[in-house]
Amino acid sequence: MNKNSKQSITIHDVARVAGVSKSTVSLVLQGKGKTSALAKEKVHAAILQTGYVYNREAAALRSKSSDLVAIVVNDLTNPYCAKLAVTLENHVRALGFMTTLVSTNDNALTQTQVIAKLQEYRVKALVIFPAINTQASWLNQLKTSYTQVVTIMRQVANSTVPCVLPNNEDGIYQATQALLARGHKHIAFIGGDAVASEYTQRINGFNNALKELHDIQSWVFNSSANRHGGRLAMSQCLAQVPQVESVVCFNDMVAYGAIEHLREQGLTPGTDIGVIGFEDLDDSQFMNPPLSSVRVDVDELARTVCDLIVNNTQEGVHQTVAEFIQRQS
Amino acid sequence: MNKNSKQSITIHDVARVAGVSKSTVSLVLQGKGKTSALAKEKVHAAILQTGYVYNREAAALRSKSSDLVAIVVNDLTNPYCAKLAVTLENHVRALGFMTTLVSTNDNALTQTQVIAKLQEYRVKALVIFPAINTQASWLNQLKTSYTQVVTIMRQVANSTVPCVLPNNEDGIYQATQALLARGHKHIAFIGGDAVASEYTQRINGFNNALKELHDIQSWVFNSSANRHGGRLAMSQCLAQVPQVESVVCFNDMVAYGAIEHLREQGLTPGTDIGVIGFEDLDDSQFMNPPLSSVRVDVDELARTVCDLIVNNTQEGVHQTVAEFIQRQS
DNA sequence: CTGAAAGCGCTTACAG
DNA sequence: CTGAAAGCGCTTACAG
Repeated sequence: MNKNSKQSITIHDVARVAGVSKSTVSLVLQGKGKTSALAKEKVHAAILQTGYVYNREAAALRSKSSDLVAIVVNDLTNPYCAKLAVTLENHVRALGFMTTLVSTNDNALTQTQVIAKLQEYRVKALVIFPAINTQASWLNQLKTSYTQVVTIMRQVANSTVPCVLPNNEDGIYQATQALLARGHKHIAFIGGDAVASEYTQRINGFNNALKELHDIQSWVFNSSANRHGGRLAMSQCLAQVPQVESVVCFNDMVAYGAIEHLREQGLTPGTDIGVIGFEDLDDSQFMNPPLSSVRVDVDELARTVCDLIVNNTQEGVHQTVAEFIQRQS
Repeated sequence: MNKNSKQSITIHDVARVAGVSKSTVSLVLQGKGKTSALAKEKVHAAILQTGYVYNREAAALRSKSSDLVAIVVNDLTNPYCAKLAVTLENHVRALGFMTTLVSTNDNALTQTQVIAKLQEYRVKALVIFPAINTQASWLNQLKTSYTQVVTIMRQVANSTVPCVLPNNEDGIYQATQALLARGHKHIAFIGGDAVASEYTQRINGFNNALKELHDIQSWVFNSSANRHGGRLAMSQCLAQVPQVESVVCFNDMVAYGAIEHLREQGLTPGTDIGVIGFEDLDDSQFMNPPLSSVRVDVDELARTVCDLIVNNTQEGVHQTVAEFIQRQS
């Protein structure tokens, strides 16, 4: 009954049953070389008959190549990050690679440990949503061990590793302009951690839009980038800036929290106070009022990452489109 | 510059630099056998000097053992599922195993494909949150290929694979009783997909509590188990059962949607209509009013799974505690 | 297209 | 504690 007691079935067994050579079995399995249709058929029949399972460990060891792509992500607990991770997984899998997903809880130390471990498994490529405080020197040196390293969503300053991220600045710029077009003069940017590169980019977009007019007053309230943070930041904002007309939120989760707080205060989002999110989560269109947000297409992001992997691109910042979606908030 | 052009560094090189035998290096690396303190020191120094990286492929191939545990999850997009996956990852990693996380989009076919692929990587154990419509025969046969298979959260009928899940029935039973204690006579259960085993268990808990009294009227409104579903189910419920006094929700996301809908209708959750969730997500305590929910401890779940792996337990349904948390909703 | 042979980087007895 | 040897299951030229 114990599977460990039985000999494992190898290509040698398959070859014997199929009546061909080990080499032929190997070639058929890899779809390489010239093998006759008859040989292929016999091999496949023998595989079925014997219950043979390909051993990638052995194959990888011998050929010194691996088809494992690791997706290392900072916070699977964030819905956008989870969606991105799943989408990346599907795209990379469609490319014919095997994926392994690992989360680091946005902790640079965990990230270092996990990736050191991954190295022992001879991972081919590494797709990283870097944890806060990731060091460029550490990141750059990864290129020595992996044939391909790509960072996503967050830029690590001074890193030479290719990076794929949405045009944060332009997205928030569009969003802020839409608020200005409503005639708002008192606008706040709420939520998010100022240490993250995506924060800097978004706040830059915010400020750039404001600069184009002269009679605008603006405020910034930081908080953690989740719903609870949004709630806190919105409440601080209302307390300190009662005249605020609209808020640009760091992301949709922050916007959800902000909206909850507004509703609890008897205010109607979109009517009393404008609210704009970032990410355009699936839920956002179903909010009441439907949440205006900056759409970041995870499929486009995933496709761009796949292109880098396929083309073995070793550098560059690759921005994807961020599109403002005007809804009723 | 190309790392493929350089010879890889093996234990042979380490042995040479350290001035010991290959065997000794191997034993030191595994922390096995008796090696002198001096030998250990020399080996570690040599590893640092050479930049040696352990090759687990080769080790696993030779020793016919693997330390890879795959966590296969149906929907990473669900916050509770994501939290559970991350927690499991951390616990299993703490046990000294390497983890790989894979999501199946709740699709039984994807699940089958992914797990077949995993087999080629000689995964040691499989922790599965089964997709809807997972076949018991398929699941049972996995025991042949993996030393350990555990299902979590969802039971597959007629499966002999060990299963870890919260006491859904008891949790909802407690929640429903709390509503009855408020004197409510018109209660609905909203949200969730009736095909899932956890749905059946929760609705059973609901009905069991109601059965104990004679003057209660109840309704059930199904929907997808997310926020949008909660919104829809709540709106249907209000339309068809205006006299409803409280709702038991399939999970917290459904409760969030329900609460949003209530607020939009000018109703106050907890005051006008009671709302109870399930899962007790981190956000729930920060809602306004704080959401009453059934707490399911992901750490306990993860610990139970780890126990099964460590003890190589091959059967049984292992229930973890579900505790009703009374808050203001 | 086949078969024999070498070798990927390890582990594991075993004799010293 | 060491060293030589065999072998895990594959891939990869190479001669036929």
